[in-house]
Amino acid sequence: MPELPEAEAVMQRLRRQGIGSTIAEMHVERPKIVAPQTIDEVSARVHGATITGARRRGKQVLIGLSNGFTIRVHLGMTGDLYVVADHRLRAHTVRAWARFSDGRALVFDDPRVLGHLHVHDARELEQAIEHLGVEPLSRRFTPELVGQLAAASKQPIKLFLMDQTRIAGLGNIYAAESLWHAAIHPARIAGKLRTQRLARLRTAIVGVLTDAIQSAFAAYMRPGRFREGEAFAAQVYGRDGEPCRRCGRKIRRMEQGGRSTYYCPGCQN
DNA sequence: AGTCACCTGATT
DNA sequence: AATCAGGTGACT
Repeated sequence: MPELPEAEAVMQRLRRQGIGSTIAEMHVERPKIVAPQTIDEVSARVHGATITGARRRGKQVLIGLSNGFTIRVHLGMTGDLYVVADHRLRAHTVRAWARFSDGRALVFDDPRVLGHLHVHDARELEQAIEHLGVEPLSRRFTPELVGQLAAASKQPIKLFLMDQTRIAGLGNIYAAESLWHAAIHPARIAGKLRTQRLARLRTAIVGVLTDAIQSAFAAYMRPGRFREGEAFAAQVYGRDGEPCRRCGRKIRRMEQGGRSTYYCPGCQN
């Protein structure tokens, strides 16, 4: 699930459910999740600490602790982070969990084991996230900056959008959706796009992410009760062969960087 | 700059 | 049984 909007929803939910809770005990089922740190190291760093806050950087969730350490979770492709009433009821795909002193537990559920969980002091944290590019929902994300970043790139625009070192948080779905909204073909070279079109793309990104966050909240805040119509309404993603909602042409699927890209051959050019 | 391996689960 | 998956990083 997790691109920026899903990470945001996970983070907000954690703020509600986890702040003030004290970690009594940490368990890691898969060492790979915490590598290159060790299970012992991670456990020792969170033991006895209270959760003081949560924030997000790109697709990553950062959990602040009372002892100065920060838990950094990258949700990977299938990760989810949530609080359960009792760790013994956890799903079999839970790869790590922190039992709270009140009996509840924060679990890192990641079926595909492509996510990561690390615990850092301030210096390490800074190092771990310094490579990330601009937050697309921040004031720094101006048309001028997008223009600068794109001008320096020879990549296809879709891959450019997914490059976390330039803009942090877009993945396969929302990159494709943003390009549809801006009516830009995913294979266009970023550095060749005109200022006007990049400005349109910037606006599309902000709009798509904002909408997706709303949908993600609806889906994540109410565990178990998912209502039809609350899911993000994709215009192109996964709609191969279906009609474009703008021009009616059939949405097509192509491959870029080994991933599926969906676009409308009629109005994205 | 582009391909592939990393893992497992859900779906065809 | 085979294919596909919303992400990275390590490799040509």
